[in-house]
Amino acid sequence: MIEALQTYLERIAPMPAAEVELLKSTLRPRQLKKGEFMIRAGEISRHAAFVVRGFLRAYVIDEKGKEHIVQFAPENWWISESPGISTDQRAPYFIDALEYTDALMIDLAGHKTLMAGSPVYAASFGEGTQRKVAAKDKRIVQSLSADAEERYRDFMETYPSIVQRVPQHMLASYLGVTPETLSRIRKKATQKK
Amino acid sequence: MIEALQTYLERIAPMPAAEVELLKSTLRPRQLKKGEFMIRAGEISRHAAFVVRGFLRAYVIDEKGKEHIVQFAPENWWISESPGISTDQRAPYFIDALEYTDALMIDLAGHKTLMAGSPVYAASFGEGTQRKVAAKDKRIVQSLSADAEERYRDFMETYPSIVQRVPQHMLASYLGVTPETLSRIRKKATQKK
DNA sequence: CGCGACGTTGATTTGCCTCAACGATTGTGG
DNA sequence: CCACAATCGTTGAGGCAAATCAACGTCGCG
Repeated sequence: MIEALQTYLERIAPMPAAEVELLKSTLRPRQLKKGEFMIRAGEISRHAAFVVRGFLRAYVIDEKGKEHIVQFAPENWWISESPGISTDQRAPYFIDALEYTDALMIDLAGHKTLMAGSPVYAASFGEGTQRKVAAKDKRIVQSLSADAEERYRDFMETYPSIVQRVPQHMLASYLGVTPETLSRIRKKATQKK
Repeated sequence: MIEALQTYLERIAPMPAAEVELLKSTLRPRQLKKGEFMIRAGEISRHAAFVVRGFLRAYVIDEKGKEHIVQFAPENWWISESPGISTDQRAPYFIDALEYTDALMIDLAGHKTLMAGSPVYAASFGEGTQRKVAAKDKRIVQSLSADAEERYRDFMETYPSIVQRVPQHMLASYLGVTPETLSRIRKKATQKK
């Protein structure tokens, strides 16, 4: 299990044995069945998870009761209950499994331990955060400038593998359109081809 | 000049004199007149700026030629040409001054120096990044779930001081509506009162 | 002073939502 | 193992929020 994370981290730099040991002692494996929750919004806890196998998603429910998917997390992605592991107390997101999933869990204390004790982890975290911010900026600009069809096409190009694995209505939720609209967009797209 | 940044950083922890010295040697003051550009999208460089006095904004221009404001930066805010100071080469954003501005500039090398040599800077940067991610997530969810009026009201509540200082059409650009729509929303709002 | 930038208001269009109905697929219990 | 329910995607009709297009007043600045 840990090996998958180690491989991921070593895209930055090789990890000395001591760091790998620290990693092992800090992360806790967890399995989730399809549909099972990792965390519910409002629960007090502070975890992040690295997906070794399977597929997780994070979403919020707004005041109108509507679901909005914030992030998908297939293999080799980190996902967390809040934007980054930070100091707040309550999880703003729901996270559940779309498929059977093997994940590695880390809590706030563990995160701090690794930030202090594992340079490779710290570097990877920093880089990952930068990438995350860039992706979010892109999504913001797109939600302002692009119509539904353009957003769909861009998602297809950027994350083709995710499109395959996700039910269409969840993709619609991520893109910010209704399932009906996405269905019509896809119809149009196939006709053109 | 530096004092403003020092005060900002010391919200985390007091800075030893050596760290303050490092700060001084790394940051370069710069003045921008109203309307002047700090950076244009596409230029090769990698800077961030801390606004001591004045007001900056970052924006993109999409394929349709439309402007979208990504961030406003009044006093005591950091702003950068790309999401975080990272490793890419080209600035995706335009940054210019809405008012006469005193800023402190830092480049990628300086950032790395401080990350390594100033624990307080590093801690502040990490915390700031977390906050930034949280704010962006909120903006994403809002663009998906709230209509124009709700987004306007929320902005008013969250950043009342910014509303005062920004031309209305720029606020519209940030919120993702046309100036006409924002004008109508404001009219309605004043009538209700 | 005169021009351009900015905000306002009106008329029209449009992209997307809502509501509704219906097949196909999945899975669940009798 | 079949029957029925639930979930999911599709299609159609109608409505609404916001964009577009257009015209006009006002203010500030060169």
